[in-house]
Amino acid sequence: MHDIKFIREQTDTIKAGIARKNDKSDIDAILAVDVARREVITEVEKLQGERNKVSAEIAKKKKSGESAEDAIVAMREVGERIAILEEKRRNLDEELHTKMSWIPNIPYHDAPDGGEEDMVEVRTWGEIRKKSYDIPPHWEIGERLNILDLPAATKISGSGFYLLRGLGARLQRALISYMLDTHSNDGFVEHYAPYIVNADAMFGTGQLPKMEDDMYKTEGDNMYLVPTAEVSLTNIYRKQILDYKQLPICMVGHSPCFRREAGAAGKDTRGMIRVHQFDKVEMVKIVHPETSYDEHESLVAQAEKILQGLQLPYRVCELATGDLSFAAARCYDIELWAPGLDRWLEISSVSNFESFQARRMGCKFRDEEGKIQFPHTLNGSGVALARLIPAILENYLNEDGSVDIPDVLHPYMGGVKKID
RNA sequence: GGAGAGGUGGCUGAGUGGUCGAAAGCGCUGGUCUCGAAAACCAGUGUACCUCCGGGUACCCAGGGUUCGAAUCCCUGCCUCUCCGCCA
Repeated sequence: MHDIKFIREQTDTIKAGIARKNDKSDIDAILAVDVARREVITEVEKLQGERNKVSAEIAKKKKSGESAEDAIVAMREVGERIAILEEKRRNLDEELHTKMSWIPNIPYHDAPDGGEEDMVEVRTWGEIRKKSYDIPPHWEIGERLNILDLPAATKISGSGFYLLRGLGARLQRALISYMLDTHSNDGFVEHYAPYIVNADAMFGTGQLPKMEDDMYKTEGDNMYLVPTAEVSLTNIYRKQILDYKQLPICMVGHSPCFRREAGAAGKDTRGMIRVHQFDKVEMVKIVHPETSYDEHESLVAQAEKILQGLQLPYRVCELATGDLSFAAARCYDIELWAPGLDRWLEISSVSNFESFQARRMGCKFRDEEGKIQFPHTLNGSGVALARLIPAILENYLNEDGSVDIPDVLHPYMGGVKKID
């Protein structure tokens, strides 16, 4: 959410910003509602002021036994006018809020322009190991080892679900523990938070209203299954005024992520790459605005640390403005090389939302001078399991069909070093 | 799920129709005192919006309603607590 004053005073900046995101919201329509709203407010408040004054006089007269009938009759009329104007004001407030809630965040000034294909590779890490033998896609590897059973998941739930068995399930659990341990050792406080949240929380981080169709909603009580732990973790601080001394707040949590993938029918239908339920370890930071871009860099580095530990080659890319999510100002994706699929897999997305989410949430902080400001929020996957496991299967596949377990996971696997 | 009680400022807690945005205490900030600190004393201490920058308006869980006037009365929702039932 943007500050209406910002839209009013820096209209050109907003218009240019949303254009870079390929958003077609009508800013002039918002400004028109804003003008009408303020006119009504000024008028209604003038009348309320009058009513307050006269009501005090009525009280005084009644106390001294005088008749106040004239004033009461007059105020009855004023009250009716106030009621009409308040109704008008409510409607304008709602209209403004609805319109504003659809305006995306605007991109970081230096973010590359363009769409999905215009992302900029920032750096790469590790060598893509050339193998002398053919590497099949992860589902073939997993099913041959009996650690991945996609038909079973389909039978239970439908397409777009995966089922891990034996050491496959153990591997996922080991990865979760390894990641949580790594991040919490680096100062991120581990959290367990609800997986089902209300509409206010979904609005706060910016999933609502735009992503409504992409989320699972519970019948009867208007709750949503989280598409990422970002929602629960960030919203912990909704409707709160923090002290600057509390910043930065660094959190980490593991959760399942539920996504309907409504707009992705027919895309990545095989394997674990695009599924309706996957697990993810997510990091969230709430920081002082002055430090947010430094914090952004360190958050990417934190996610990279996981992949370096696992000895998996990756690249870091900065997304172009048209590919940024609704709430993001700047975003780095980390992609793993999957030799079986012969493509890069997006495994982590690390974003700076600046004050966009904080404003929607009503999360503020009192700065060094006692002034109220909005903090900046950031988050990053650290990392997504349903793509990490395929990458491990494909990168660690041996010629005999077995899969080595990355060294750092051995303690978490009860000493198991290989799946065969 | 059944029965009851209750939601007031950072906290405790008064206030049951009229100068109440809200007593008092605690906490916090600044000052006096002190070599310094504590104590004591003095002062300050919510948020948001509108503004012809003088001010004004709203907010006592949320949303409606009654009234000239609502923290106070009525309705709905949410949340918390106690007891019972159920349950990992």
